[in-house]
Amino acid sequence: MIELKAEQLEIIQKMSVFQVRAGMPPTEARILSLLLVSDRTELTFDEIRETLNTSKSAVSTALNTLVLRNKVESITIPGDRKRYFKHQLKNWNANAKDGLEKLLSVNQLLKEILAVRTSETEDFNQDLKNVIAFIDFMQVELVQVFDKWNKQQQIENK
Amino acid sequence: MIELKAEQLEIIQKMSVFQVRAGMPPTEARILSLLLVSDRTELTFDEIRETLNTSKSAVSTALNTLVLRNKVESITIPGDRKRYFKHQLKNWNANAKDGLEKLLSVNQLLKEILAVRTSETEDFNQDLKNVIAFIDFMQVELVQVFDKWNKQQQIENK
DNA sequence: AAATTAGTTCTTTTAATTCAGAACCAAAAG
DNA sequence: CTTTTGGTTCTGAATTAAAAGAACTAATTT
Repeated sequence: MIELKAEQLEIIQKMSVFQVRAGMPPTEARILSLLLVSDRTELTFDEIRETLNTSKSAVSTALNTLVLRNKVESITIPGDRKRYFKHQLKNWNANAKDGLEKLLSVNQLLKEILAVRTSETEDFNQDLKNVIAFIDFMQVELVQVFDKWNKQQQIENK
Repeated sequence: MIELKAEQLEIIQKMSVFQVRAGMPPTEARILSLLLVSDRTELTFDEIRETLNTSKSAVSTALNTLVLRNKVESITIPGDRKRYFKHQLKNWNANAKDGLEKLLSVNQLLKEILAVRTSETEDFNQDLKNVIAFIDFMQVELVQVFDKWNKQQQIENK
């Protein structure tokens, strides 16, 4: 059982609310938040369960999907049967990119809609074309922004 | 009751699934999708209800939240008691910006976390600093991307 | 090999969303 | 002023999602 200061508990609370609003299931959100604030960065299954006061089954399924989604990594230490779980901060960047690309993929559907629309509604169709152009534009620009960041990082790490 | 071709129905279906996955309630998603594909772009409450074969209450609450969220606009024609509902394509851009900014606002919390973290975990803290720097970077870049788009639009519309 | 550990998987319970149906209300028409 | 139209609001009811609990499994100690 991990001892947490009031501050840390508060942040877990706020951070979880934020992530739940963004569509993440509560237990997953609380695990991720715990892994961000706890003094030890690698926690065992049982430490997580005890600290969050949650059932084994809930922790097990949440951890498994978090690992699957590359949000958490599971580490095994030789000679220690327990697995340790750690926040995959390093993947934040890539996860963000994936998330954004999923959002932008709506453009495929919008293009289908445009193809099917009556030509009678000129103004509306023009607005739709604009949205499509905007999303296409964002797609290109975002790739560039990510590239720029990666290059900048390579230089700094030299 | 709006007549829809098989194609249109199919797209409503696909588009709704997409939006529901992104967290939108089914009725809202189907209304938005209908307003995107239907030949007439301004539909009455009852046309929507009949076409989607849904209850008045569901349509009423869904439309009201869609209007509140600036996804749909409600138009009144003088001498006609009905309200007409239209997809707010024009706001797509602004809604996207708001959505992204909300996502990036997680950085506030990450900074709080960094402030509270033990200094023992150097590597982890460095990774966290990196994420924060990345989000700060994205914030600046995205503003520029939006500006670039807006300028480009102004030029085209001259 | 018995018992414990570290978790998984299946079933049930609980809680939250979503929708429908009916009652209701305000504006307009007859 | 009564009726109709165009919705809204207020219960439930049904569905869905999340969590708990218990039974299970595969290693590991003892």
